[in-house]
Amino acid sequence: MEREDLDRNFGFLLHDVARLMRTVFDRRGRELGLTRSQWWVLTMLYAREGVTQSELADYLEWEKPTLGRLLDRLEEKDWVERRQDTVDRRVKRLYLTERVQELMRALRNTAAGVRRDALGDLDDAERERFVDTLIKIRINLLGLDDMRPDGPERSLPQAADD
Amino acid sequence: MEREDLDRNFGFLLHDVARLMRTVFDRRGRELGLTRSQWWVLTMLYAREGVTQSELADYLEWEKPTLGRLLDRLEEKDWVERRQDTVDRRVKRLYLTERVQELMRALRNTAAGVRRDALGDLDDAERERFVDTLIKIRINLLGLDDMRPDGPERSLPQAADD
DNA sequence: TGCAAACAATTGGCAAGGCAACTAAGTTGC
DNA sequence: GCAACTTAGTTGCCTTGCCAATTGTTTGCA
Repeated sequence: MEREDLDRNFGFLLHDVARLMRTVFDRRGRELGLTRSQWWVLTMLYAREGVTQSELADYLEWEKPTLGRLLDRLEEKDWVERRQDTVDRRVKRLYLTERVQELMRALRNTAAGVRRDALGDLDDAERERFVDTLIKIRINLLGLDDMRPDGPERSLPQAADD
Repeated sequence: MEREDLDRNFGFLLHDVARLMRTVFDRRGRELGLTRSQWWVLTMLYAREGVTQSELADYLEWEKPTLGRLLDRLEEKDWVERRQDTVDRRVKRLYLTERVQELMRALRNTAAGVRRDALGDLDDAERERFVDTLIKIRINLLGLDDMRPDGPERSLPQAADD
């Protein structure tokens, strides 16, 4: 019935392209021993050392268990350190270890390569338009009631610290 | 260093928007008891009843175990039936059960709602451009050497059967 | 002071998705 | 006719991601 709707299905395409990107990235980055999500956390942390887990989860718009378990693995590999906050003993603050720097340089190259290959022959204008649209869609989705199980308060910290 | 690159990071945005879509869809579709991926498989199957698991996995560009385990769950819920092929006993052919029809109607509504909300105020032209770009990127990614662990042969069946 | 509500993080359970290794069934070649 | 290769599907093990529930800890209010 809606055949063309299937081949141009926005939801499927988005889902699938994200999956393909992740797969390509993971395959190329495999020898470096970390995944796309792990690398993203390290990148965030790079500019925000000392944040708490909850702050980082909020900023990433991730669930706390998702971040927590990912941090378990990063800590296991000695790339990240959790330090108990001195005043609030519930809080754990996050720090990068020394040995993570070189890794991140390598990962940046891999990421740039994947991005380049994915975008391929697109010209700058198309790429910019695409990113603009992605940002709009992301904002639409974050604004939906579905995305806030409870209170209002949906202000991104806006990376004020660098 | 590349701060603006982070906020407009193509890979992250794609990944994140796909995740948000999935989350919204899953939350809204929860009472119907199936996920986005399950719904997509049912939709594919709708027009192609009788395909084998491998054919479907190829068409979706999924790994066979990914599809296999998803089918386990669909079969458990009695929405899909695996029938042994009569001539090649390795092969299992896939069929929808009766009770799945109404479900799919409901899911189509949910999907359309999520799509509508995600796209929000985008005009038709922007939406079309966005989908065009997604398709190009998908083709770029599928064309990478990384995506074919072995042989060449990357021809989509093109849904010749309906 | 003292207890309830809020909050930080963790744990358990599930689905999707990837890879590697395996079993079973066909196919090919000698 | 049997060994060797290929193919279809499954199983094991891993990470991401979600939700719900739990454990500590802090705070606010009576």
